[in-house]
Amino acid sequence: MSGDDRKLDVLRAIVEDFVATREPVGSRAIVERHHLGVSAATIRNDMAQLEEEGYITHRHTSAGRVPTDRGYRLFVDQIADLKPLSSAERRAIERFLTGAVDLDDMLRRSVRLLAQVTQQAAVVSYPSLSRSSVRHVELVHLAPSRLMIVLITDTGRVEQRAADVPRQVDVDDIAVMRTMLNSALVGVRLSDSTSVVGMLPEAVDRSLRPVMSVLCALLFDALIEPAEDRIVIGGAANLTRNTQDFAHSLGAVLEALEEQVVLLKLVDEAVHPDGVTVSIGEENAAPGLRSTSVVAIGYGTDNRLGGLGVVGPTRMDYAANMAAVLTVARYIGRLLARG
Amino acid sequence: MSGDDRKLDVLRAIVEDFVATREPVGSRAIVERHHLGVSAATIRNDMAQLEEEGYITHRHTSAGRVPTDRGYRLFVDQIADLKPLSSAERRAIERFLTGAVDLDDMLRRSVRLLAQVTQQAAVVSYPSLSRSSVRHVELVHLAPSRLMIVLITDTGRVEQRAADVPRQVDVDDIAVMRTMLNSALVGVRLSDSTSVVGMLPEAVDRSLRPVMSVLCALLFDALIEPAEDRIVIGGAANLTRNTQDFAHSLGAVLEALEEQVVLLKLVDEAVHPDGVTVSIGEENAAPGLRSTSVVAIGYGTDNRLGGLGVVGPTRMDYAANMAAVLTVARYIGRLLARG
DNA sequence: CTTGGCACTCGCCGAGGGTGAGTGCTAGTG
DNA sequence: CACTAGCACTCACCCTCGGCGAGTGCCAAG
Repeated sequence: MSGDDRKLDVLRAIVEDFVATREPVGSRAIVERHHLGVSAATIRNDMAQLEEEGYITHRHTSAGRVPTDRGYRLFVDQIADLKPLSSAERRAIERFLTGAVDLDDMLRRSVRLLAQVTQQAAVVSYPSLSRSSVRHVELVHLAPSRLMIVLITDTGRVEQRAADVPRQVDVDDIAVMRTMLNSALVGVRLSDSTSVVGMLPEAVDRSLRPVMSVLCALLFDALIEPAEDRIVIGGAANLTRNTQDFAHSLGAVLEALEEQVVLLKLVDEAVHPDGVTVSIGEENAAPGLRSTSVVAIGYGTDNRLGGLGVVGPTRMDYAANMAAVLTVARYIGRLLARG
Repeated sequence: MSGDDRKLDVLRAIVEDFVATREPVGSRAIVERHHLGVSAATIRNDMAQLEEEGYITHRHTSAGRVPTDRGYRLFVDQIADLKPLSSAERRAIERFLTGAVDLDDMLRRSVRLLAQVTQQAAVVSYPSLSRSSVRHVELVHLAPSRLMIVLITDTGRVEQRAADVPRQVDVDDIAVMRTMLNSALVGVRLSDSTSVVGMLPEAVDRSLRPVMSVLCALLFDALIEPAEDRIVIGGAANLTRNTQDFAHSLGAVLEALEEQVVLLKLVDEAVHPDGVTVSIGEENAAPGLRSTSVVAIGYGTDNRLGGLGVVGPTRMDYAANMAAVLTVARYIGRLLARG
């Protein structure tokens, strides 16, 4: 793009009108709806250049122009101010989120909220286990030789696993191990806990060692190693609103949204301190999402604890969605910090 | 229906062919694909009667017949044997479900499984809290005057709630209360625990009474009273496979599926000991589901612990879906019984 | 560099006609 | 009396065709 301001204006006009009306926009329409102070013919010349540079296309010789992924990209990169939410919206968010009774509830509420505000499908990932630290570890006696270990993090996640242990244990054994686990782990980041957990079996009475080994293996395999983080999705129904945008690939989009792995990767990519991330159309790694755009961001300390975002047609209101995503992420971060 | 066997055969043929081909079925097609031993004209007479009785319709004067909701109903009521799943399928189910590490995981796996086997959208509800009994209650110190209470049921559900308490508590206080809560509640059904919980504040030392009251309120409000049970859904993408069946109401269907309340009621209706429940089209209470059929069943003791089911077009393979739902419910029941 | 004018392209829309599947009816048959 | 064969009839579907109009690309002039 050779420094021509008006061409940028024209692109912006095309994107805005197309987003608003869903219809290809012609030179005449631009002259009428935006006062750029030039005639339709001039616009046409600019459009011809924009097309040559790959920012817009023609479906047919004689239909208006439509932005390409590349055009949206340029447009998004130009967005400076994220039209702030209305105060009514902010109040609604606050009211809705602070009513949550626990982490699960809060994340479910967030995802609904985000879906409703943006009118898109929304995704929220749980706070990453590896970046959380241990608040409490609990042992529960299920049967003479079967134990459940419950781990509670500072972000409010509660994870539990059960296993058979190689010998019967009594109440005292459990008390010993519980104390030990807690004194060793409370306050430790899960990502830093590998070595600590490894040492634990050494630290107990010989007779308890096999039992402790099983428990540590459980902790390790289930909670530390795999980083199998969870996500919540909502507002999938909103995708049908724009069904004509992704033609018949709606099925593919829904499948991608149900594929935890794909989504996790997606959200993870937004988990960095630099604010809102936008992936447009073909920029998305997941094949099912090639016809969509994803607006995502991390939340929590350094925006690194977890992520959230919305998925919608490339023809979306980027500025509004970016603002919504940002706002909700901030609220979640604040609520998590408060505990 | 005046006891005419062949008419039933004709209805069955129409349903089967329509389910298989998605196309209205004519008299000629029936003669060719099913050997009923009569001519097309005879079939036509039967069809005219079936139509008069409301079991099938005509879209246009000259297109084949299509079953009505009522026709499906009659057809379903005739189903005696639920074509059992192939042994490969049974093995797959077994393998897939027994790999689960905890309740959440098992239910998520179940729902995926059900969706995959039936090629429909699937729903599984968590084991009802009120029908579960307490396995363990745990108190966790979050801050000097903030506690978290964690409740673990015999079905593996883990629920936690946090609250500020009216005074600071120390480790000993917590130990006392923990012991008390456990001795009072372990083994008690949540639905029977109301009175027990109400008495608890009386039973502790005067100074702890206000604290205990808060905890009991938490237990009561959050866990006993509302029966706010959770559900998991999956395979929504399968709905797009049959998109032409519910025309443009796909959005409505998705919305209904996201509406926890609606779904819960739906699944709850199937929670009785009598086996598989089928709701066809207009029989469904939820408006969004009027164009779908729901095949559901309860699982667990007396089929009363929770429920699961599939949601799809009325044009579905009822026998197969009923079998799948039944089988998965049995596996879940067995796994839960085992702990 | 911009503008007005003009020829041209091509998708969309509605009308019209042919096709064929499937019906309903009626007269005939074991 | 139930079943069958034949036949006229009905419509949805498909294709074609012409008219329309939006929008373009180009050009010559300001």
